[in-house]
This record gives sequence, structure tokens and C-alpha cells, in this order.
Amino acid sequence: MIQIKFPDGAVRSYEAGVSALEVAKSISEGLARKVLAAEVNGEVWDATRPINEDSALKLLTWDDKGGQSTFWHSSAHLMAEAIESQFPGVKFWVGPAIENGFYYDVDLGGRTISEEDLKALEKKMNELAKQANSYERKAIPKAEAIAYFEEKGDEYKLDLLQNLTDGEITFYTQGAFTDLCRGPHIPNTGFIKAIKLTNISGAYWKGDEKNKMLTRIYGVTFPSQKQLDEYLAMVEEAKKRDHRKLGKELGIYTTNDDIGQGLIMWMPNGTVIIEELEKLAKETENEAGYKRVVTPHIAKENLYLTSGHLPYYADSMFPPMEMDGEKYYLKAMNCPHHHKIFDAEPKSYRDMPYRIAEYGTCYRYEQSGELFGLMRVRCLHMNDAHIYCTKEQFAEEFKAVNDMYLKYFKIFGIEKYVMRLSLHDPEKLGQKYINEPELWLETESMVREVLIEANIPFVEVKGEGAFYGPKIDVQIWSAIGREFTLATNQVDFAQPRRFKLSFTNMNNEPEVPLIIHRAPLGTHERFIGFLIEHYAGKFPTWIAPLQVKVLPISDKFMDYGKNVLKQLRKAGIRAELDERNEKIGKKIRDTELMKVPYMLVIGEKEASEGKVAIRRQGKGDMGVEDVQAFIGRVQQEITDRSSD
RNA sequence: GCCGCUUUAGCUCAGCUGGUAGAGCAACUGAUUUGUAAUCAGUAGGUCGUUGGUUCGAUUCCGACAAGCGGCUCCA
Repeated sequence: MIQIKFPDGAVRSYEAGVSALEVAKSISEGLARKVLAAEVNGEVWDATRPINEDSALKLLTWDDKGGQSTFWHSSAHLMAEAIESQFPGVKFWVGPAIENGFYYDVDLGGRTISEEDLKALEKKMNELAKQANSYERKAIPKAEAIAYFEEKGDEYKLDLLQNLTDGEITFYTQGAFTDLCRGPHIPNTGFIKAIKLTNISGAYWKGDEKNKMLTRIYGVTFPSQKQLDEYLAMVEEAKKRDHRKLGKELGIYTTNDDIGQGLIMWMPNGTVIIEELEKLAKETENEAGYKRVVTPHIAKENLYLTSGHLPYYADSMFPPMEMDGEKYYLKAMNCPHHHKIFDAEPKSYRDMPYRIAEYGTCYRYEQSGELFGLMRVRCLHMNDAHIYCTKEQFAEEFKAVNDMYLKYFKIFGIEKYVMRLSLHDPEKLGQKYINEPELWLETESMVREVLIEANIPFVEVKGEGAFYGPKIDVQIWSAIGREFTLATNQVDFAQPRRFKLSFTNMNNEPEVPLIIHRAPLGTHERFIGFLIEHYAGKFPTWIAPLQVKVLPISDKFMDYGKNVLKQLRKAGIRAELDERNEKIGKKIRDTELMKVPYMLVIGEKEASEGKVAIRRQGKGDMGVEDVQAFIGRVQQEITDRSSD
């Protein structure tokens, strides 16, 4: 007999060799029907695998992350079985569970697969799922596994086997499909009740662009059709928030073939948002002791040799323009220009920290396939600033920058984000990262310490640093789930030396400053892209392109409408008057769809009393109010940058 | 940049197997003068992304290019 301990602390005795599924059955049949996998002593196992010694056991169902990922991984195997039956001779690479579903990378051997094929595959998968075939686990000696895949001529699985240790190799078989797999899997395919193959794409083998491109097929499955329907409805909802769709509908930005890929033109509505953001940034930075500067969009080659852009970053820059025997580059970053401003006048410790800010325009040659609405563009406007400080001042300055982030996040109600400490990859020193191994480690630990001290939760990621130093990136997700760096805060130990920057310290000696690069509002492009999705286009009044729309019941009240409009505009409120010959219902509908925060309905009653009937976007009729009282209230809301 | 898909009126989309195009909304004109999410009627609007080819004839078939979309790679 063995002792099984449950998460609630209860302990029960079972025969050795009992499976998690049998344990579940001993508790209740209903539970057994829901068990997908089990966590045995902290490790996720097949629910059917025998447990031979005293163990801590947690039964995993759909409600557990481990249960879900097991379900999706098993679904990937089911899909592979269907693919193999429809396209005999294909070879498989890997098929993991991902955040929303799973994929499998397949070498179709020169064949292509279409949307039609996906439907057929779904149908086949449904058939196979109904057979409720169990996933059979089998331990295989390495030699035998190699022989099996050599026989099949499967170079992909042979490649995977290379890195596996003899004795730890397992095969899983369900129905006619056998795969090299660590597992675990759900008990049988019958659990998979709802299947949707979502898309097909290419993916480089092992993620290396030098390798062959495999076909990646994505899918998502659920234990019930209802859950799939809900998931698909949620995806549809997310699409409605997509900044590319709303950006067009709300007249925020446009692009044009004759202008070029990834080059955003801000329309009047978008420009209002830009101006409000800049106003906020200027106020905030002024308060925090920053000075503003303005620099040109181009610079000569030598600047970028000094900065290290050309050795480390040339691929992401537009090619140079030649003039009078000189090469000029469009700037990809503002820092080198700012360094030259720092260096323009001699500095002493009394000038430190020296903080300069600019909404700088940068141009980056992003590869065409990487462009994405407002989120990845080729011309961007960065909420940039550089802080030149002494080593002693570093922690305090870094902390102050961080506080500024949090201040902004509060204003915008940004709650879902992850702070990421982005470090260098020692293997890429001298290629992607400036070759100063010790300085990297020193700076990275400096940043880490500040984060820990300030009690800021963060994750560490290797190989995401800037070429000149570590960063703290703020990661966000677009409506359709793509991850982006919204804001960034970086430490630079390399450029101060490369630019031979110095200040005179208290001992009258030259000293090299540290530089903090920071962009809490990221770029206008990405930030506004994010805001559109964050607010689903319903901007708070202070930032809304149009704040108030005056809607007369009929032409008879147009004069009064003009009068109200004049008062609103005089008060600095962005307002318009609907002069169309339409019924009030139509005017309201159109204004609601444009997501204007306030509508002022005016008719006989309001005109005679000098009042307005207020309607709040999305909330409906709010009652009648005196025009000036309304104006005062909205002005206050704008000044407070209130979010509702 | 790579793999796959897409491109028809300002927007959203129809248009079977090749015989030069349609709807709704928007726009404009007129009627209506309206009380909290679509009043009615009429008018105008397209070299069917661009460019080669096949064909008596191409929006439709094939190629190239461009842009967009889904991923991969990349990402300051």
C-alpha cells in the first residue's frame, strides 16, 4: 500500500501502481470524467500512469493550467494523426501547447496546404476524437528509437533524439499515430469535443532563418462546443478593439502606398491625441527637472560610427544619403544627438543630473513582414530623454524614472503589464552587444538591485538588452494578443565612453557619467495604438479628439446650437455642431459610433432656458444642465485628466 | 527578409465554370422640422491594386511587382 497526499492535506492509502484516474474514480465518477492529467510530486503526469510510491497528488482538470496545456498538447497529437492520414509521408517537428491552443510544425514535403484542407483536417480530427483512443505511453531504449525513425527517414525526430538521454525516452501512441514525446497526455482522445484549426503559417526549423521553413498549423480545442463558441466570440470581440480597425473608423491615422510602408500619417483626430500626450509629457518632465531640446532627423556617418549604431545596428537603419562626399543617415535613435548637446558645454558635478528630453522623430528600417499597424512602423516619434548622472545619483534617478512610469500608468489605468529586465546574451558579445563583458554584468546587477530595492516585480530575459546596455522594458499585449514593448528604460555604460563624455567632479577631476535612456510613453505610434485598444476607442474626455458634440433636435434650434458651440470652444473644449438635416436618433447614433464622450441635445426647452440636455457616450441621458455649469464640469474633468 | 493568404465604389462586401460590374452604408440633391442608437425619395461615384502574358475577348486563368493580413525571423 502507498500513501497519497492531496492538496487539502488529506492522506489516503491505495494499492501501489494505482493511477491518478483510479484515485479520482475512488472519490467520484464525476471527478474521474474531468481528470485530464495529474501533478505527482510537482511533476505533470499522465492520469493513467501507475504511481508506485508515497506521493503528493493533485488531479488536474480543465480549470488547471497544467490540465489545459496537457489537453492542447494531446490535441496537437490528434491533429498530427489527422495530418498523417491525409498527407501520408509528412514529417513532424514539434507540436507544443501555447497560450491559446497548440500548433504542430510539419514538413509537408513540398506540398502546400490551404484553408479547405483545414476543414477536412478538422473533420478527420473529430472522427478520430470520437474513437476515444487512449494515449499509450511506452518507454523506449534510445537505440530502438533511433532505429524507428531511421526506418521512417525522419531527420527531424532523429535530431530531437540527439539531445535526449537513453532511459528517458518515451513514445506515445494514439490510434494510428506514434510520436516521440515526453508527455504527458490526457487519458484518451474522446475528451476533445470541439476543434477549430485557426491558421497556417511558415516557421523556420528551430527558429533559425537560415533553416528550412516548415508549415505550422495552429489550432484550438475544448472539452465542449460551448467553450469553443465562447472562445471564438471572444476573439471576435478582440478584433473590434484592433487599433487598425478603430484607427481607420475614428479617423486617427492613415497610410498610403505613395508614402510608403510603415509610414504613418496622423489625421486631425490622431493629431489631437499626439498633442495631448506631448502636453502631458512636457508638464511631467518639467516637474521632474528635465529640459527640452530639439535635434535634426539626420546626421553624418561619423556620429554613428562613434555611437556604435553602424557596427551593431546598421541593418535596422535606412541606407545613407550621399552629399558632398559625406554620408548622411536618418537617425534611428536620438541619443547620439543628445550626447552632442551634453558635450556642447563643459559640465561639472553641479550640473548633474543633466536631463534632456525631446519627442524625437526616428526612422528604422524594419523588415517589411514585421510592420504592424501603429505598433511596428518605420517612422516613429519617441518620448525620449537622456539623464546624465554620476554613479552615486544613479539609483535615485533610476527610481525617479520608474515613478514617472507608474504615474503615467495610473493616469491611463494601465494595469496589465509586465516589467522585463532585458539582459545581454554572453554568446553574442561583439556581434549584437558591445564587447564589455564585465561592464555588462556590473550594470545589470545595478539595475537588478534598484528594482529589488524599489520592490518592483519583474522578470529577467536574456538576449533582449539594447546593444549598449541592459533595459527595463514594459511589456503589453495588443487586442489580438501580440506582445510589445510599450515603454523602455535603459542604462548605458558604453556610449559615455565612446563619446568621451565627462564632467568635472568635486575633486576637480574628469569623470565619465552614466546615462539613463528612458521613454515611458514609448513612441506616439505604439502608445496610441495601445491606447486605442486599451480604451476600445472610447477615450477619456481629456484626450478624446472630439469632446462634445452639439445635437439640435431640428433646424429651428441651430442658432442656439451655434451659440452653445461658441461657448464651448471659447472655454477650450473641442466641440462640433451637427448641422445635418437628420432626426435626433440618427444624430445620436452617429455620434455614439464615433465614441464622442459628450452629446448635448438641444430643443425647445433647452433653448428657452439656456440649458443643455447631456448624454454621455455609452451611458445615455444624464439630464438637463445649465450650459456654463456643464462647461465648468467638463473643464475640470479635462484638467484632472480623469478617466471617466 | 521567409512561408501562406488577400486586394472589386470613401467603408463593408456580392459577382458559378472567362463575354468590360452590383448591394447596403457614407457623399450629394430634394422632401420632411423631427426629443435620446438608422425618415423617405432621387443623383452621382469603379481603367475590378499595378504590370506583363494566354485568349477573338481577362475583374475572372498564369507570371512579376506593390500593399495588406496570419505567422516565422527580427525588434531600440
